[in-house]
Amino acid sequence: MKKHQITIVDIARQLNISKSTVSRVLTGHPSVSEKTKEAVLKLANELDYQRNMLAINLMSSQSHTIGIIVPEFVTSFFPMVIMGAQEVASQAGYNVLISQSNESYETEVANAKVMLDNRVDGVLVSLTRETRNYDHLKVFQRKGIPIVFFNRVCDDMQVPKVVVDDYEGAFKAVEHLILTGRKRIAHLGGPTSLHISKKRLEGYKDALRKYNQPIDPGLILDYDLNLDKVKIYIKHLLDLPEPPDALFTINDPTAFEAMIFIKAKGLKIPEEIAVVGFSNNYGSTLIEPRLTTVAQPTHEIGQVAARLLLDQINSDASEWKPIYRVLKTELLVRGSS
Amino acid sequence: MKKHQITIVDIARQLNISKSTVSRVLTGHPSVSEKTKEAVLKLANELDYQRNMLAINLMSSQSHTIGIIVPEFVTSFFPMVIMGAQEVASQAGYNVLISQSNESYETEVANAKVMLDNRVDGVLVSLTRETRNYDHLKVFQRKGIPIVFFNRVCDDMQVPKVVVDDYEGAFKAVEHLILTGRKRIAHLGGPTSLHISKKRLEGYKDALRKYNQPIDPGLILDYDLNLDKVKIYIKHLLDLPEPPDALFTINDPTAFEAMIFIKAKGLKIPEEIAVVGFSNNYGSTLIEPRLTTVAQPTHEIGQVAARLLLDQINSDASEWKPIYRVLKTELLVRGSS
DNA sequence: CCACAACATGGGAACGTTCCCATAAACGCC
DNA sequence: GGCGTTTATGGGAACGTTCCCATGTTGTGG
Repeated sequence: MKKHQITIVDIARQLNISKSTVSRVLTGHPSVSEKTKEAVLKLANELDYQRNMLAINLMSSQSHTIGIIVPEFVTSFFPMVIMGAQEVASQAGYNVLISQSNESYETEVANAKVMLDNRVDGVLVSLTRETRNYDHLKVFQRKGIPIVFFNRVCDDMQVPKVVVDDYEGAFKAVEHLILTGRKRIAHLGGPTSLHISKKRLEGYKDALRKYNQPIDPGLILDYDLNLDKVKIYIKHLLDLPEPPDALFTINDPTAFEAMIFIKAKGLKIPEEIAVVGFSNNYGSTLIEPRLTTVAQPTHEIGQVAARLLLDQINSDASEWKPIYRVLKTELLVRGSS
Repeated sequence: MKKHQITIVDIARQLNISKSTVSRVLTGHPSVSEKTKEAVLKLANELDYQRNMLAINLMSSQSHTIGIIVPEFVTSFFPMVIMGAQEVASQAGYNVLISQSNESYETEVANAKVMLDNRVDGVLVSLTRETRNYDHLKVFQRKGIPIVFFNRVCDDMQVPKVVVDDYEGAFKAVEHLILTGRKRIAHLGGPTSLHISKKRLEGYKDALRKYNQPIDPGLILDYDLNLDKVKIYIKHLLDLPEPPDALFTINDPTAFEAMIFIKAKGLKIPEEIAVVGFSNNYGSTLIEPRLTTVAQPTHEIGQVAARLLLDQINSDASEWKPIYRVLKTELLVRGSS
C-alpha cells in the first residue's frame, strides 16, 4: 500500500491559505502576492511535493501522452524513429506510450484499444505487414483523436502521413546498379499490401525502363518479410537458367539474409552478384562487403511525424489537413555493389 | 477540442438507473440482476463506451503503468529486454513508459522525475555509464514505489536486481581463448563504476589465474563506452612491443569497432588475433568472421525483472526483499576465435 | 471622500470513476 | 405473519487538481 502523498491541500492547510492559491502559485498564475508565492514554493520544496499528473490528466481530460504503434523494434529502424519522436514529444511535455504489434494485425488492434482506454492525445502508427482492415484506427478519427502515419501508411485514411521518397530511393538504387553495368537486376520486394512495397517496385521498374532494360517478371518476387524465407527466394533466383547479376531488396535485413546465403553458396559479392538494400539499418556497415543501401532519415521521420501530431493536438479538428510529407533518401554506395 | 465522451453517467441516465449500478456491471460485480446487466452491456456497446483510465487511475491512485529507464535503445540489447518486460507487464494489465537516458546522468534524473510525476506503479532501471549519484532513484524507495535494477545495477541500494552471471560469462570466454592456445589476451573493459565492468574483469583475471597465465596490466584497458574511442585503444594495443593475440571486449559493439579497425590494419581474425565479445547483439552474425560472444538471455532478463517488479507492486512494502537474480550466460563460439 | 478598478484570496463545482453505506424489496423460516 | 437475511439498487464521498465566480482589500482619480 502506498504512503500518504503530499497534495496541494496539505500545503494549503499548513500555510493557512486555500488550495486555490497554492494551485495558482504552482501553475505560475500571475495574480498572487510575492510573499505567499515564496512561502508556498518553500514549503512545497521542503515537503518534496510532486504534482499528481493523474489528477491533472483527469481534470484536463488529457493524458499528455502520445501513443506510438510500430511493427517491431529489434532492427534499428523503428527505435531510431521513436527516438526522434520522443525528443519532440517530451520537449512539448508529452509522454510516449510505445507498443509493438509484432507484425500481427490482432496485436495492433489490441494495442489500439489500450491507447484508447488510456485516452492518448494522439497516435503515431506504422502498420503491420498484414493489416488490411483499418477500422481499429478509424476509431481514433471518429473520436477526434489525431493520428499520423509514418513509413507504413494507410492509403484509406485522409490523415497526415510521413514517408520517404520510396520511389525515388528505389529508382536511384537500381539506376546505380545499371550504371555500374548490371544487366539482370532482381528485386525481392515486400508484401504488395504495403504502400512502400509498391512504391519501391515502381522505382525499380521505372529505372529499368529509363535505361531500356527489359523488365523480367521472373526476377521480381514479393514476400511477407518473414526473414526465414529469404533463402528460399534467393535460392530460386540463383538457380534460374539465367541468374541475376544484381539484387535489390525491400530492406536491409532482407539483404543481410540474402548476402549470407549468397556467400555460403560461394558466390562473390559484388563481382558475381551485387546487392543493394534499403534503410541503412544497424549492421549494414558490419557485414562484408559493406552493404550499399538507401539511407532513410529515421530520426527526422520521427521528429516530423511527432510535430505533425502535436500540431493537430493543439488545433481544432476542423483545421486538420492530411498533409503528406515526403522526405529525401540518400544512396550510400558501399562495397556490395 | 475533444467531443463529448460517453461516460457511465450517460448510460445510467438513458437507462434510468444509477451510475453505481452501471459501474457494477462494467467491473463485473456479482450483485446485479441479469436483466439490468444485459441492458447496460447492450447500451454500452451501442454507444461505443470506452472506460476512462484517467479517472480510474486517479480514483485508484495507480497509473497502471510501469516505467523503464534504459541508457539507449539503438543496439538490440535493450529493445529485447524491453520486449520481455512489456510482455509480462501488459499481460498483467500494465502499460510501459519507456525512456532513454542516452547515457546521460542528467537525462536519467529528468526521466526519473517524469516517472514520479506520472505516478508510475514501479520502475525498471538500467543505469547510464556515468551515474555515480543515486539520489534521484532513492526517491522511489522513499515514496514507496518499487524499483528493480537490471543489467547495470546499483550496488548502493537494497532492492531487487536482475543480472547475468557476468563473472562466469567472462571467465568462460577467456578460458575458451586460453584453451585455444592464446597467450596474450587483452581486455577492453567498461567504466569501472559499472558493476558489470568489474565482474567481467574479475572473470577475465580469474580465468588467467586458473591457467597460470600472467596478468599483464598493460593488456587491460577500461574506457567510457564511447565507441568512437575504440580504435584509439586498439591501436595502442596493437602497437605494443608484444601485441596481444586475443581480445576480450566488454560488449559486442565494442568488438565490432575493434574488428573493423583490426581488419583495416590488415591483421587476420582469428589467426593473428582472436576476438570475443559479450551480449550476442544484433550484428554479431553479420560481421565477418562471425563474432564469438557470450549470449545473454535478454528476453528473459526483461521478463524476470518485470515479474519481480509486479510482485512488489502487489505486496506490502514491508515484505519487499532485495532478491538478486543471476541468469546464466552461454558462450557462442563462432569464427572470430 | 466616494466610486470604481485592480489585485489577492477563498469557496466550490467539475473531471469520471469506485466503493462504502443506506434502503427497499423479496425471500425464506419457525 | 413478523423477523432476520439476502439481493438489487441508489446516494454520495473521495481521488487531486483546475478554474470560474464571489468577496474582500487596497489603491487611484475626480
